[in-house]
Amino acid sequence: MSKKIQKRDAEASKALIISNAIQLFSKKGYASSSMDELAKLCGLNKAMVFYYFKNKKGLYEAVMTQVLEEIQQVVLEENVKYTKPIEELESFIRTYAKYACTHPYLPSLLLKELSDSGAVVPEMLFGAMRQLFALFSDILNRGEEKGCFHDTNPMVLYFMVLGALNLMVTTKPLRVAASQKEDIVLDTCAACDMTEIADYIVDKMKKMLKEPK
Amino acid sequence: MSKKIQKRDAEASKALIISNAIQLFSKKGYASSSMDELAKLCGLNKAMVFYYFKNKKGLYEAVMTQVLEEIQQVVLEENVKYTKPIEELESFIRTYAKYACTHPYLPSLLLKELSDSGAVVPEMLFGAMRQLFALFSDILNRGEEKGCFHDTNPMVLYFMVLGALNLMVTTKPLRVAASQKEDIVLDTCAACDMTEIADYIVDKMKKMLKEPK
DNA sequence: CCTAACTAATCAACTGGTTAGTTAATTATA
DNA sequence: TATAATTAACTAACCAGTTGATTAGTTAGG
Repeated sequence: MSKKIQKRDAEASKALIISNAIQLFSKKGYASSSMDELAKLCGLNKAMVFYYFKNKKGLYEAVMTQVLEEIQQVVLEENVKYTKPIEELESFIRTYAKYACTHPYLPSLLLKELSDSGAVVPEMLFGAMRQLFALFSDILNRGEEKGCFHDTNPMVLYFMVLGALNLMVTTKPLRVAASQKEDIVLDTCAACDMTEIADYIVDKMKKMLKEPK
Repeated sequence: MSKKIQKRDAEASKALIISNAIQLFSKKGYASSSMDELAKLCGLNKAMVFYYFKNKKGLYEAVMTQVLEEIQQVVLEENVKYTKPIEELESFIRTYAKYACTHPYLPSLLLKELSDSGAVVPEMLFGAMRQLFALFSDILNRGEEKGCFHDTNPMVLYFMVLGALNLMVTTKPLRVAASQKEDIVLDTCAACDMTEIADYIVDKMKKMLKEPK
């Protein structure tokens, strides 16, 4: 039996709050996001936010958990299609890039949190991010064992890839604005789309890992 | 004539406010930094902040300008010692890494601002960052003309380098905490120091740019 | 099948505390 | 003494979180 449309639906209200909170937190940051504004965006009473999520931090944790679990699931799901480390690495980068581009709140939330060592939710941040980095790390380690990768430092390489991809997404408006008034000499890659950028990074990663130290 | 110690010294008060504001903004972010707390940190009356910087945003702009101009000056000063693009690139990375490590408020402030396309001060951000990126871009372009670099995309490479370096600084406490409870398999590079990391990135950059596409 | 009792979801109005920013008076210095 | 620097006290808006009442669905008993 399909769920009939109800005036009162706890799950729907909860999901509505989270989905608006994702937008608000990613746009304004944790401190500047007002629960009054959020309630107005949802068309619900502010007390509902506290009824379902206890407090602001609780809501934020729920938001971060959902967002991080989603990207992890997408990347992991794509990863199982490949067996060779090189292909897995390619898949990782391309899948993340595509998702980050179509869900720009992810780079925004992630960079905000990482720029402060998890100021709001330090205890759960690395836990929630562990899986994704663990996969990346594992791909590189297996590649090194098999002899197709050389001199890998997973943590640094992870931040090179994620740093570049995330920053290319979050700075897009800034780069477009700059390209319009800036001298033509300085190319801010304003016209590049994320697929090209992913291609470029994949190519450079291969070159980085090909030869031994 | 040396400046004698005065009870009232506008320049000294201004500098005191900026220096405390750098710490506060980098630690708590723009929205969570209170001007009452700042005044207390400085041992000055809160009205002085508004007397010298008009409003909170004005102070923040002054902070960002000073911080960005300082790193630019340091990198540019070091750059003039070299002539070959490869050496210049090495110098850029090593100098930035060293400065970021000894002045960790820089990565924090920069990532916070870039994670939001300059939410607080968009109009001045790219202007203030232009010089640094212009130098990086110029090094790569000259290298390509001379034939020592190949297939360069300055914007993406810039974010790969700065993204990795800045994230390695800001996530340090998180990575150290993770290494203590995490399984041993997952290496978060908690013991690495920034000099090693800079060496690693320099080496990888050379490999990336060596061969043509 | 109807209704009374119960539970879960929703709301308006409030509270105590904090915030950026102002003002008018006061002090030090050149 | 004129002016620049400094202060205490204030305001108006905002914010996270609470409370007590109310409504909509659900269930059980007659």
